Amino acid sequence: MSLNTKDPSEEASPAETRQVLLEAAVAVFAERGFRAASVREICQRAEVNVAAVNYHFGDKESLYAEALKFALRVAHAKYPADLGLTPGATPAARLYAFVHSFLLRIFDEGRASWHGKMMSREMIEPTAALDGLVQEEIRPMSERLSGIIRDLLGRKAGEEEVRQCGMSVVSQCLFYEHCRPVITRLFPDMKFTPRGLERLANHITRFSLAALEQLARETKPRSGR
Amino acid sequence: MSLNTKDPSEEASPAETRQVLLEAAVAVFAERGFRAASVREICQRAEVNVAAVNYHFGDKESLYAEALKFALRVAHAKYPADLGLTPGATPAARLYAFVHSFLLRIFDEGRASWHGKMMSREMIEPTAALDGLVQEEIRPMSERLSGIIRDLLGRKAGEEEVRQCGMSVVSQCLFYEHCRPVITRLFPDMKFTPRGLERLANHITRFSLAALEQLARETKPRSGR
DNA sequence: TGACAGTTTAAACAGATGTTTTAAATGAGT
DNA sequence: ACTCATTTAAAACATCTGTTTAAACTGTCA
Repeated sequence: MSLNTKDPSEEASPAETRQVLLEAAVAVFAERGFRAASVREICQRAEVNVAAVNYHFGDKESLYAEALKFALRVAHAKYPADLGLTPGATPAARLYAFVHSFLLRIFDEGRASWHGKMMSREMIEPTAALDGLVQEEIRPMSERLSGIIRDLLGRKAGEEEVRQCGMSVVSQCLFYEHCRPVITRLFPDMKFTPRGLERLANHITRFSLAALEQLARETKPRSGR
Repeated sequence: MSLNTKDPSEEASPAETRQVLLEAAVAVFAERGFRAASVREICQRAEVNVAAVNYHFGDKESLYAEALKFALRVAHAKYPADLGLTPGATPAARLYAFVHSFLLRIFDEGRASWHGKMMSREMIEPTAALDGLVQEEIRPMSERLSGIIRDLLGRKAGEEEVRQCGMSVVSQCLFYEHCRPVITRLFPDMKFTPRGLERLANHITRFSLAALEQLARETKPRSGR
């Protein structure tokens, strides 16, 4: 017989141990950060032996690197970059989609928010995995955003201005990730329901569009200084 | 004789041990974070015995709380809130001062940047000290910013809109603190010299003013949807 | 000089950490 | 039934953590 001697739901098949470990690792790393997360807690949550991490991944840092990639796949599977966009969408619509999907990812209550949490910890305490992430994930996202902003500012917009405006946009999204502990203490009545996130995405888009339109008006004609 | 038996510059007077320890603690906490900072490293840098922390402060967490307060005093001493503002300054000038002092504090290369670093870690891994800081530091700063924004949006502006716009402004400043590891990798040619910081403060202020003026125009008359 | 409170010191404590070791179990191929 | 590589398991490893202990030292006052 090729069946396990025990209940199959209790004892994972050999190839699955790695995957169970990976899922547990993402959860614990997102919750506690690389350093504070202990190999023992990860293994306990995955219901495997402590030595499993070193056997399957080599060491804690390699597990972390794989967990980061896995979390990225999960998040992008649920909230793809072109979240409900028709091919010929206006720049304004594309900006809204960018902001909204960003917020949805941050405030997702399941596995999709893990990647954002890991990334924000990566900012504070960068590991060796960050360089790869910048090239494979952040730079493409930056390029896409720059494209949207160039369309909104007009062809005359300088390289530096596009870049700075891009950072002004993402910063408004990331703020709610990075400063949540302060926000909840400062404005306890703020609720991040799907409706609330739409209002938030609306504000950020409106604020940014207003700025970009005004800036486009300022730079094209040489009227106001 | 009331002189020390050794070189006075080598052996600190009793009351100074506490202060030396505090300075070393701020530096190490800012560099490594509360958890990763070890009592032993702090004491080593302060050139005092390991037990000094527990003797003078009780435990590591109390030392951290005092270090946070000390770092705040240092930062505000160098970059006060009303950084070079004349009493009758326009709202736009006050906004620029707010943004500029924020950036100067973040990118200070000495002790003044310690507080910002500690705060950004506090966001990711809040300690018991955060509640006090929100009440004594962040809420007043939020109120001041809200005042500026109310002046710019006009009296008709709603509570929520003022609050959201405030967050849009601070987020742009904090971004350069929180995401520095990514920024330096993404745009290696970006320099944060005093001149560069002025350009940055200029952009953030211009971007925000443009948005706020447009929003004030939108909400007052019931013309555009 | 002697007593005393304040402070510093070296050593040890108990606990948690990532990793390694060594042995046992497992399952497929012959 | 035996072999063999793969995988799991419990225990031990060395190191680091914050904290405590008990003795030594300090300068001051009597």
